[in-house]
Amino acid sequence: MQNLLRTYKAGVFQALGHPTRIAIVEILRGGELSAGAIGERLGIEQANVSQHLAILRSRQIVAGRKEGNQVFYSVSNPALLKVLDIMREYFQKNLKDTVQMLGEIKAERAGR
Amino acid sequence: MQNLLRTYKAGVFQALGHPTRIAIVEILRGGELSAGAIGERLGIEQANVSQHLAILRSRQIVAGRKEGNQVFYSVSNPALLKVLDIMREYFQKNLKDTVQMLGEIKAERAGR
DNA sequence: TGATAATATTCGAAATCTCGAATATACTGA
DNA sequence: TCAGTATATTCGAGATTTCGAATATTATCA
Repeated sequence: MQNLLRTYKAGVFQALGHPTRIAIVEILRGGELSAGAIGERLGIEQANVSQHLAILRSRQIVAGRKEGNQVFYSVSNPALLKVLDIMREYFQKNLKDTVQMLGEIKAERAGR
Repeated sequence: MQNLLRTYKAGVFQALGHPTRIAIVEILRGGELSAGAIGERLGIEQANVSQHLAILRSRQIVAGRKEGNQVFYSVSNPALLKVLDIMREYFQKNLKDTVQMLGEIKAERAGR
């Protein structure tokens, strides 16, 4: 079914559709890191890191290698890093609009 | 802020994180289409198409060109199509797991 | 075995997303 | 101007996501 495949694709994008998970993938570009180290770098709750890692794992975006007490995570498919690179181009091309949008987001938040 | 930029990036991915919106972008690869034509091809409600288009527009994934009565949409940044191409590689590489996951999704849905 | 450390899972409340129905807006042509 | 068509927006209910707190699991080491 065309639809199921799209659901799968959407699932991958959706998994990347959270700032913390973007941060995790970006951090892992530099090489594998333990779950604890990831949480430490991002300054978020242990449980929360685990939850986000679970989502990335379930979409096979990230893989965990158990070593003794801890689990080391890495990006499981290099193609994804290529995607992020191209996205960088994309973001730069849209930079003007981006800055404007960031301003709007900030204003919107301030107004709450 | 690193964080705001990531929020922006995540927003783009999140916008792509829905099967209908993936479908819209894929359909638009073939060239611009009116909102009505998109809805017709996908077989979804008019209001719903408009809502999804609004989301894609707000993330600048898609742009609308008004012509008389109707609005013609197209993918606004070619880099995004490159991303989708690489994603295709990605999906093919993960095909085995993909098939399994599709099965799981199907089973999960059937069980509701 | 018991204590500690690292990670994962479960739970519940708040926030966000999604859909169709209803309504609004904008353009065209009689 | 009025009727009709195309698209957008608003609203509310139901589904999903997100977070921290609490708890569970697994491995290590004394």
